[in-house]
Amino acid sequence: MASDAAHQTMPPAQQLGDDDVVELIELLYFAYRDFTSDPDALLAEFGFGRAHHRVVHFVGRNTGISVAELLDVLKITKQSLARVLRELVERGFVEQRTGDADRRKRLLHLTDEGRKLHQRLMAPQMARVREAIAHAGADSGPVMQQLLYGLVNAQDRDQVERIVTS
Amino acid sequence: MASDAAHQTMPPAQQLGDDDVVELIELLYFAYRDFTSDPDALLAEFGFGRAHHRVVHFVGRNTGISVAELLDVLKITKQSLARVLRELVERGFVEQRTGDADRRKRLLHLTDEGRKLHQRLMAPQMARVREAIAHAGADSGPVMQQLLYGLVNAQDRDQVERIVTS
DNA sequence: CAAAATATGTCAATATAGCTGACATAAACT
DNA sequence: AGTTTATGTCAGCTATATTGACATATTTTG
Repeated sequence: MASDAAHQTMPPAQQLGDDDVVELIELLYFAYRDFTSDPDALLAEFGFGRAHHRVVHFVGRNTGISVAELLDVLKITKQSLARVLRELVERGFVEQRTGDADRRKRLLHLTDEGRKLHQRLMAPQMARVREAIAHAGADSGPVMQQLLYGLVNAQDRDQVERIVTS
Repeated sequence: MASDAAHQTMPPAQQLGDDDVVELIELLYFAYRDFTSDPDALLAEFGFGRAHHRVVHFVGRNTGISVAELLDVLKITKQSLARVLRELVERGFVEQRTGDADRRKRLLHLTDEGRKLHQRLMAPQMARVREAIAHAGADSGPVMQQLLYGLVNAQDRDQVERIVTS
């Protein structure tokens, strides 16, 4: 991509050794493991799993999202989504409303209960991210943002940006 | 261009808004998803999964590790490890050597083939981490390290540090 | 030395979260 | 009217994890 042509704009500066990079790879594994542990514990109380979490989250963040759009964000099959979505609807966390303009569409919304669950799932992760940023220096937020974008597949960055910037 | 995807700049640090933190949470999800995609594809060629990856990785990084130690690092049950380990041994990627001092122990080593696989699994992740660091500024490596430590459960940080600093 | 603890392995049953393929229905578009 | 789109559903498969029970070899301890 054209973005990689800019290698000469930044001087190589301080080169990271292989050992440092491997340490970062392992840290990413442990960090992600713990990052997901709080929601996992809460979800278990409801008999839910990570799949439910992702649906609650992205429906919560994109009120009125269609099933197809949700599948595109989650990159899973509709058969995989079906079970999870049915459980969330049956238990009153998610609501399906027939589309107004296009009545084939089932637009997804969180119920009040769903919003409450969403908040409870996010709270510990927000605290954890804030703690990490405090740990790395108060100005490390934008660096974290850049780092994470850089880890995303280059060809997906634009889509991801559209998704995450509400 | 793609490299400009993240240029919706955040307020000059110190106080991150909730929206910024939520964005980081979502980015962490997408970043980790893509971070694991290259190894996943390679593993699939061998009929292996992430479980095999983790075993190859931690055995490769801790030559002579015992089964119990490996279980402690991975935090899975021995029954879960058994199948994966058996497959890796049968197909010649991992070797079990009876402990010298304690002959109950099975000390785990990578074979030459195992080391080759380990390198092939790490290569794309190392490239991705280096790219992310370049994307976030050449001096962002140490910040990334601090951020990731900060995401780990506080009570586990010492153990994680022991594991990742070879 | 006998007994207990440890390190590992194995069998069986279960859960979850994903997958592919095939087919069905309603609504919209051409 | 016929085709495409959006969604749902049935059936069967895989991978990865779990718990519980039990087996074996070896080391440690009383």
